[in-house]
Amino acid sequence: MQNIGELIRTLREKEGYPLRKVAAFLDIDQAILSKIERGQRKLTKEQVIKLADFFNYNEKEMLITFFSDQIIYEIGNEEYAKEALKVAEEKIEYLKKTNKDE
Amino acid sequence: MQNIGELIRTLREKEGYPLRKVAAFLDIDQAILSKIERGQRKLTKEQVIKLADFFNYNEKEMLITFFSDQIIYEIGNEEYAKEALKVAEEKIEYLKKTNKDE
DNA sequence: AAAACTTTGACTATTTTTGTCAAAACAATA
DNA sequence: TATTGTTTTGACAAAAATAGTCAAAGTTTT
Repeated sequence: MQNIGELIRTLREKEGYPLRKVAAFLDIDQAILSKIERGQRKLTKEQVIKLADFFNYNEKEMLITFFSDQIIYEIGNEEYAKEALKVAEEKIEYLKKTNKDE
Repeated sequence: MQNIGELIRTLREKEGYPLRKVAAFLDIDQAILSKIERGQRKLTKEQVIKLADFFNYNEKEMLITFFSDQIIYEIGNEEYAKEALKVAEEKIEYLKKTNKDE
C-alpha cells in the first residue's frame, strides 16, 4: 500500500536517478522533491502526470494513488472516515447522473 | 442528497431562525454563515459539532455529511474519483490494522 | 577522505483562506 | 408603497497556509 511519495521514490531509485535529475525535470528545487517523496510537501496533478510519463508508469494508476492520498490526508484520522467515503461515493454517483440530464 | 450547507439552511429554516441568530451562536458574521449555507465558505469540524448540538441533529450524521462534502470538493470532478475512493478505503482499512499493532 | 547525494531548517514570497463591513437586493407586512 | 427585517454581494484587509530558495549538515558510496 504505497503513497504517492513512496511510489515516486521507488520509481526514481529503480532508475538510479538522483533527486537532482527528477527535480530538474519537474523544474523544482531538489529539496522540495525530497520533501515530496517523504510526504512533507504536496504535488500538483500536473506534476503527477508529468512523472507518470517520465517514468513510463501508468498514468491512471498514479493519479489514483495521488487522489486517494489526498483523501486520506483530509479524513484519514476521522472516526467516521469509512462512512464518509461511502456517502461520498453516493454523491459522486448522483452527480454523474444529474450531470448527464442537463 | 444534501450537502452540509443545505442541511444547515434546512434546519435553520425549520426553526424559523434568521442567519443572525445562528451566526451569533457560532460567533461569526452573518455574511459568512450565508456563504456557508450556499457552499461558498467552509465550516470547521468544531462548528459542525456545535451546530448539530444547536439543532438537536445527530452529530455523527452531520459530520459524515461534512466530511463527504470535503471529499467531493477535492476529487468530485476527477475522472478517477470512484477508483480513488476505493483505494482510499483500502488505505484506511490498512491504517487501522497497522495502528492496532503498535 | 573525497565526492555525490539527501535532508533539514531558517527565511522569504506567494497564494489561499478568512474576517469585516456596508451597501444592495429581496421578502414580508403594515 | 413605505417600513422593517432578512439575506446576499463584493470590496477590502488580516491572517494563515502553502510554496520556493538556499546553504549547511548529514548520509552513503566509492
